[in-house]
Amino acid sequence: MPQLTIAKVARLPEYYQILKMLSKKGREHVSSEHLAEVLGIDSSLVRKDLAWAYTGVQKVGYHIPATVKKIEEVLGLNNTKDAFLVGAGSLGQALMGYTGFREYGLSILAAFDIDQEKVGQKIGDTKVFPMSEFDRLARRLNIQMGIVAVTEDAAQQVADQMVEAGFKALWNFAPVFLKLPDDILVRNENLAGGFAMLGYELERSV
Amino acid sequence: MPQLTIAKVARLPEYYQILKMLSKKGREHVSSEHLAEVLGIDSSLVRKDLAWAYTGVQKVGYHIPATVKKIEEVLGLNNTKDAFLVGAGSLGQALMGYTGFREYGLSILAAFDIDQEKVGQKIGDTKVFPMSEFDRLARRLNIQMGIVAVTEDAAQQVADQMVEAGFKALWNFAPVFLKLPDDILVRNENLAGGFAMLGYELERSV
DNA sequence: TAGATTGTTAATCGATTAACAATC
DNA sequence: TAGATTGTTAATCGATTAACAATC
Repeated sequence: MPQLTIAKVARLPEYYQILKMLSKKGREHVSSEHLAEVLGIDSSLVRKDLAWAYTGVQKVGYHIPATVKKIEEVLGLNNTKDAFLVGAGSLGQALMGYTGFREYGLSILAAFDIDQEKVGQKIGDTKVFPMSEFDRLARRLNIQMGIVAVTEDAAQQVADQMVEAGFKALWNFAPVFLKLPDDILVRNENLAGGFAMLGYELERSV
Repeated sequence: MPQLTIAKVARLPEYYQILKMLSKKGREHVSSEHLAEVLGIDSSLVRKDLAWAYTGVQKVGYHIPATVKKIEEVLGLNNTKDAFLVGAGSLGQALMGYTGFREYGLSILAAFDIDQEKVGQKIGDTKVFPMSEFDRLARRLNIQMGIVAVTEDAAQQVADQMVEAGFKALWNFAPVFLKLPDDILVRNENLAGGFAMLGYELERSV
């Protein structure tokens, strides 16, 4: 009985991306060999990763629409998750304007900023509210996910406010390790650090 | 003889971030136990990760300034890496405006866009040039790193142009798997996918 | 000195790869 | 049918954890 492990789940968004792409091109099936090549991994690994879905057909490959659907189910990409974003600077605006989130079930319902000039602006479908409204709206809408897009100095305070308002998962773009209760999930998006890795590999490869 | 593995190197930027933070607070030393707690990993693992640096002192912990310096050396954070960015939309602008890259040795030397309205703008220290200038400038400055911050449709074409101009490493923010020669390094920043993982964990945890 | 903390060895765990029978 | 491709078992590999001697 094939099962999902953490390592597998982490690769599902990547398969999803490729499958959607192939789907757009009108492809109906894809082999583990092909997926493996695009991702630079072994085809056995692909088969193990996708075995739980039971969408593979011998001699033909994986049925793309069925596999897409299965991944959407297991990752919960259909039930839209509403999030609040704090910090409507350029990064916050980039996130608000990014249409790709919709495909992954994320909707940024509202943004917040202390800067009065930013309040009232609308980027994409998202409106910027004054920070003073944060707590009231978060509680009323029972929001669970928060996006921290403020500066380093403000991040911890914003995170505390989110926890206070009942948030359960935080997506942190500030270059800080937030101190939070153990039951709060955090994903740190350390862009600069990720870049540093690329630079490291570049130097090694020469 | 302690050595660096890929897994270790991937965690170095995280240690770096914490060490810099502690350094700012005036701390001189830190124990593996403390670092482990912040990162949510085992203290043995921290000791293994940092053993190659030989900056640990029994009974006292790791000497912060020395460890910071060692990490900077091995990740090449001192020798600044110049990069060109293509796509001066909100994401591109966010990256240009982000001051945190400097700390990791990344300098976005110039940005490029086909949109005439964006050309000439300056975000942070980075100026936006017309795409027609890309090839000439890239070759003249011998740029090796490119940041792809354009839309899905344009990404492959931009990547091809970068490879053509002699780029060796690409940081791709477009939700596409680029087809590139094997010797070109790519780092895909799949933000939406990363978010999906957080949503997955949130659902499991309830 | 006694206690704390490192570096390292050995044990465990989990993830990846290899191989192949099943089968469409 | 023959060939291609899956799902799965066994083998390998690498990373994490446990344990502890060394020592400041």
